[in-house]
Amino acid sequence: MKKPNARQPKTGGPTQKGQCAKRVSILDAAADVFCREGFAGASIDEIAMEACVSRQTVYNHYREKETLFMAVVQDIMDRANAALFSILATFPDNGENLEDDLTAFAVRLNKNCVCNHDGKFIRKLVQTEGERYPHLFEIWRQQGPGKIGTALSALFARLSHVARLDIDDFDLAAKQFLALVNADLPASGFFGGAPTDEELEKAARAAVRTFLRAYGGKPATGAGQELREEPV
Amino acid sequence: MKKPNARQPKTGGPTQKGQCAKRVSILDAAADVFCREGFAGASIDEIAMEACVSRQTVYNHYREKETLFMAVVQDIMDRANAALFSILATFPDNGENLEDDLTAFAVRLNKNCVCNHDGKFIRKLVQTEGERYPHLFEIWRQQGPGKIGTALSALFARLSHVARLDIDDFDLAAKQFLALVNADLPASGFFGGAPTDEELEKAARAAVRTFLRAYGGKPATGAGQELREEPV
DNA sequence: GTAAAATTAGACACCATTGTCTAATTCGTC
DNA sequence: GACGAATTAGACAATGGTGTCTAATTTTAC
Repeated sequence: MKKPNARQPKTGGPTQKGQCAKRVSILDAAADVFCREGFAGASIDEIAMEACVSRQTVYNHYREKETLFMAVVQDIMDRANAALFSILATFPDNGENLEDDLTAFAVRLNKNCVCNHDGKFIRKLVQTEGERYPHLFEIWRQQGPGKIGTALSALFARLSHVARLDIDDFDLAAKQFLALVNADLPASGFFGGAPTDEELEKAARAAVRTFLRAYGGKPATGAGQELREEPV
Repeated sequence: MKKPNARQPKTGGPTQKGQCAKRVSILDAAADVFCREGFAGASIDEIAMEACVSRQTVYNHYREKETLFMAVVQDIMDRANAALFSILATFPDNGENLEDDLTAFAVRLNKNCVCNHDGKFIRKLVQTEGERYPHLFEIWRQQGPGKIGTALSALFARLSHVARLDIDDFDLAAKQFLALVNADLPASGFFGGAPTDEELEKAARAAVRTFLRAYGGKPATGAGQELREEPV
C-alpha cells in the first residue's frame, strides 16, 4: 500500500546516521550484551536498558536485530585495525635490541589487539556465530589473524636484513611468534578478566626468548642463552 | 499435593538410566545442536528431531534443558580424557628419534583431542557458555588444558633425562609446545572442517622443528638445522 | 517561543519455546 | 498373545522474544 518513496513521516527516527551520543551508547551496550549472551540470547530490551534508551530508539537507529549485530562487528573490527597499525608504525627501524623490541611489541600487541576487550569479543563472537554467518567468519579471518600475520611476516622479512635472523619461512615464523606470545597467558585470552601487565610482560619475554633461541642467528649478548635475567 | 515418595506412575519414562540406543542418540543430537546454536539458541524440538525421538522422550531421560546440557558436557569430557591417556600411554620410552616421536605425538594429540569434533565442541561451548556457567569453565580448564599441560610437562621432564633437552621450565615448555603445534593449523582449530592429515603432519613437523631448535641440546643428525628435509 | 526532530512508554499482534499432560501406540519379554 | 514398560503425537498454558504502532513528551535549532 505504502509507496517505497513515500514522504517521510513527520515524526520518527533520526535522519542523519552520524555519531551521536545515543548511537554509540547503543553500540556499546549491544557489544556487551551480544558478547555476554550470544546473538540468540541477547534481547533488544536488555540492550536498550543497558544503553539507557528506549527500545524504539534502538529500532530507529538499527532497523532490526541483525543490522545492529553487524554494525557492532564492523565497529569492533575498525577499532582493532586502527590499534594494530598504530603499533606496527612504532617498531624501531634498526635491529639493535631485538629482544627488547620484540618483547615490547608483543606486549603492546596483546594489550591493545589480542587480549583486550575487543579482541576477546570478536573471537568469541566468531566462534559463536561464525557458522551462522560465514560472511562474519571470513571478514574476521582476513582482517584479524590474516592482517596481523602478513604484517608480522613483513616485519620479520625486514628485520632479517638488519638483525641476524635465520628464518626460511616468514609466514610460518609469524604464526609461531603469535602462538608463542599467547602460549603462557592465563586462560589463553579467553574471558575471565584481562591479564595483568606483569603477566603480559612475563609471557612476552618467555615467548621472545624461545623464538630467538629457535630463529636468532646469534645470541644478542654473546655465548650462552641463560645470561640475561636481570631486567624484570 | 503429590507426596515426594509417591508410587511411580504405571507408564512414563525409562526406569534404568544406563546406555540405551535412544539415550546416546539424544546425547549425540544434543551435542550437535548445542554446538551449532549455543545453549539459548538450541531448541528441544530440534534436538528431538535430530535424534529421531519424540520431545517427551527427551524430557523423560533428562529432566530439563540444563540437565541435558550438563550431561552432554560430561560425556564429551570423558571421551576427550580417555583419548588423551591412550595417546600418552604409547609414547616411546627411549629418547631416540625424538623429532619423529614428538611429531607423531603432536599429530595424534591434535587429531584425537584438540582438533577433532569433541575438542572444538568443548572449546566453543566453554567460550559461549563459560560466563553463564563458571562451573563449566573451571571443569574444562582443569580437565582440558590443565591435564594436557601437566602430562606434557611430565613427559618433557622424563625426556630431558634420556634425550638431550635444554629445558629449564617444563611447564612453560609444555605450553609453548602446544601453542606451536596449533600455530600453523588453518583456522586454528576453529570450526570449518577438521584439518586434513597432510595439514596436521605439516603443522606438527614445523612445530617440532622450531621447538627442538629452541630446546634441543644437540641437533639429531649433526651440524646445521637445514639438513633434514626429505621425509615428507 | 516555536516548530521540527528525536525520544519515550506502553500496548499490541505474532511467533517460538519450554515443560506438562493425556491417550494411543509400539516394543520387548515371557 | 498378553502384559508392562517405553515411546509417540498432539494439545496445552505460560513465558518471553521481535518488530510495529501511537500518542505524549523532550530535545534541538532557529
